Amino acid sequence: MLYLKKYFTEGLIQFTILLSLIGVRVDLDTYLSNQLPPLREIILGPSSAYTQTQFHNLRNTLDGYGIHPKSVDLDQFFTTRRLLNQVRQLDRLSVPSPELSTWLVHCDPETVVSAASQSSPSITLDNGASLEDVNNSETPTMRGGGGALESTYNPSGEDSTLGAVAPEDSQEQSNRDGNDDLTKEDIDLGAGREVFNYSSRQKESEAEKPSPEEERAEAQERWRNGVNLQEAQPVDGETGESIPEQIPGLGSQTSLSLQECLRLLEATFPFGEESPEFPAPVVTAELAVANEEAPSTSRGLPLPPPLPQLDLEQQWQDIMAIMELQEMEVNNTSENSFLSTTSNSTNTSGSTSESGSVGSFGLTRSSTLIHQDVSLHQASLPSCSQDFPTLFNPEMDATSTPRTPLLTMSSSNSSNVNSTFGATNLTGLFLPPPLNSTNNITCTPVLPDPFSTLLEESMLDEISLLDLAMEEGFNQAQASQLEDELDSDSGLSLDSSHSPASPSSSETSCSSAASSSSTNFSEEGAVGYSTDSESAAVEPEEGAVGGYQPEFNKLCRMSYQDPSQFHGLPQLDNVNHNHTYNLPLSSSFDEHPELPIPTGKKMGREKQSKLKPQQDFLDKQSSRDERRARAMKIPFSNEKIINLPVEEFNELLSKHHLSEAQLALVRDIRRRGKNKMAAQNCRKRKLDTIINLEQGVHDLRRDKARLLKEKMEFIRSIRQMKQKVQSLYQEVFTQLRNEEGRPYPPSEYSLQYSADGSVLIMPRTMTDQQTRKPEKKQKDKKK
DNA sequence: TATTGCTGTCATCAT
DNA sequence: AAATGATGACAGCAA
Repeated sequence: MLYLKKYFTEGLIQFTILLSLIGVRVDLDTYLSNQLPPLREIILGPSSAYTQTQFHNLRNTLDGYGIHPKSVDLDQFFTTRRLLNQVRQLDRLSVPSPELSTWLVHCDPETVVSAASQSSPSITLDNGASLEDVNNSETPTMRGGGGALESTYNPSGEDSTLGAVAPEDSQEQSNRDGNDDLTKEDIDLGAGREVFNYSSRQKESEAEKPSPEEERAEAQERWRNGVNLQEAQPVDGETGESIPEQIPGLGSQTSLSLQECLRLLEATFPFGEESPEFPAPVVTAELAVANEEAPSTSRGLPLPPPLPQLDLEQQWQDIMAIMELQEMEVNNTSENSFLSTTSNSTNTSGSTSESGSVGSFGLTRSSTLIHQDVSLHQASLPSCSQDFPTLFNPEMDATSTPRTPLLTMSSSNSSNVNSTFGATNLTGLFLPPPLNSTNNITCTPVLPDPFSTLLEESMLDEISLLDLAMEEGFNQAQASQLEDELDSDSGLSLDSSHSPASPSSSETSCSSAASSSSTNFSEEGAVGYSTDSESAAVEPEEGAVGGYQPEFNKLCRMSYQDPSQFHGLPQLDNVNHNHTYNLPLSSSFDEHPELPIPTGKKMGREKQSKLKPQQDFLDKQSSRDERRARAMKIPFSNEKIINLPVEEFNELLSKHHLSEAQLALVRDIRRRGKNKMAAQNCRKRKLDTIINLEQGVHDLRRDKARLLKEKMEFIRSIRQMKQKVQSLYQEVFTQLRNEEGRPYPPSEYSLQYSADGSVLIMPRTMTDQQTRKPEKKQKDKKK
């Protein structure tokens, strides 16, 4: 008794309440036996985290130790889930809020008392009644695992299943699995709406207070009978299996479990009146309401038909789709850890989800679901809260009420719950897969919430992006304009269209011009040095001589002229052969390498060579060096002087005995000629460089505009996602109710998401503290 | 007539 | 060291 009392004092009552709510049956005998299943620690890891909260301790003892570690059947999980679903459905049916409202179990004496008084009965009931009978009856189904679970999964049949669940056989099986421990806890955590069933409670309270064992037996019977009676659920009296189809409502089982729990608790140790430790149970207004209404709900209110569930499912799926959750892995892990045997995906998912429902509420399904789950979980202990990391802090102000215990909305670890919930769970979106299945425990650990982190990061990113955009003064319109602006934006104003030497035009023209110029040049040279044949090839325009075409000339000049080209040209060789350069005029003509027209000049020169006026004209057209060369009577053309390779040039000089002045002039001509070409090339390069730079700037601006557009799109999408998350958060939070049926003040509470998919409602003050611990605890648990 | 662009030339540096 | 290329600066020329 002392041991039990100790646990109870620690919050067993609270825990039991939760269990009763969930419909989980606690085997007192096993509990008393204090047998610790190895699996528990293995799976759950060191109980430190759990032990921290009395609630957990109680729970642990009940589930893992007191009861066969595996006593908790998968069915229970499923039943839990079903119950939750039913509750949700009820909620959707506009069931009065009090019933749905969450119950906060405090370690504080007052709170505990109230909670204990309310819940304790149910616990006893569950433990005693359901355990054995149900176990026996249900065992076969349980082994089936999936099958049993499924049957339980049915909303209608849930109640029966609940009662039936937790059969000893099932426990054994669960022991085999080893995962059941977790499931038990999950179940424990999960609170069923049945808890609120007032009638059941009253009955329970009225019930005798026999020894725990007696209580159990009674509870079992009662459970069977009571279930049948109250719920009118078709339950196999002996097996305790519920016939889903026949069972109309959830509440029956729940009520039973509550009653039994109450009885058991009372029998175990009279709290309230008798025991000073346990003050008389205080029923909150909500509770009272719930009690009154509960019967109607459980009995009177028809459980939502499968369709509603479908609706819920649909909603959930919608949410899922929206959120694009990818937590399946997490759920799977949790499921695997908890439920070693997964009959089939369907069964597992459904069953697990239910089982986990106790402590956790499924955000995944719908906001409604969440709400109810939350209510169930409110009974979390502060200690647990410590474990929880502050996962998610909504926009609400961080004004925390220290005294208020942490409200855990965490979904129980049950694999099913996790699977369903987790998958759908908001956290799933942001949360990475849970580190380990053990985390699933309600109070569990708490991994740093990636969700919150993600949100924060996303927010920060968005902010930064927005800031960036703002800094850049960029908006989409501007972005779109950027590209347009790009063309006009070049500071260089080297617009190709405008610039005479536009890259394309200049290039092509230059290249062509280059070739042409070279050709021309050779021709010129030919002209200068050869009298004809080659020149004849070019159409001569005498007028051309005077008809200097600056543009063309310019183009030619702009072209790169590689002297080597000239040198290599066979034409030049031929030209070289013509030594007509003696003629001053010819030289003068030859001196115009740049002029394309020179060919015309040639022809003109030949024909008009004897016309002085034209010679003067030609002299005018010739360059200074040409004139100088003519004046100095240089025997060869400037072209040769300039373009011949050094060796040939030297050879040429050597052939001709030139005076010093002539040599100097020739060298100057060569130097200036080369420098001229170099200057041309240089200028062209400059121009090309500028053009390339301009193009680069254009491209960069275009890229920038594109990137900015993309950025804006991303920002928009991020904003939308944030809004969705916020709306979901708000929806969930607003639906939460404390024991008084009042919504939690956003300034004082916030929802926290844990890695295992559970959602807790925590005082804001605790958030910071808890956030620091999670890693530690996880490590501990893993150990 | 002043401005502007083109071109040639010079000076200089680098190769 | 000479030859040559590159380039800035300057000047002349033409529009």
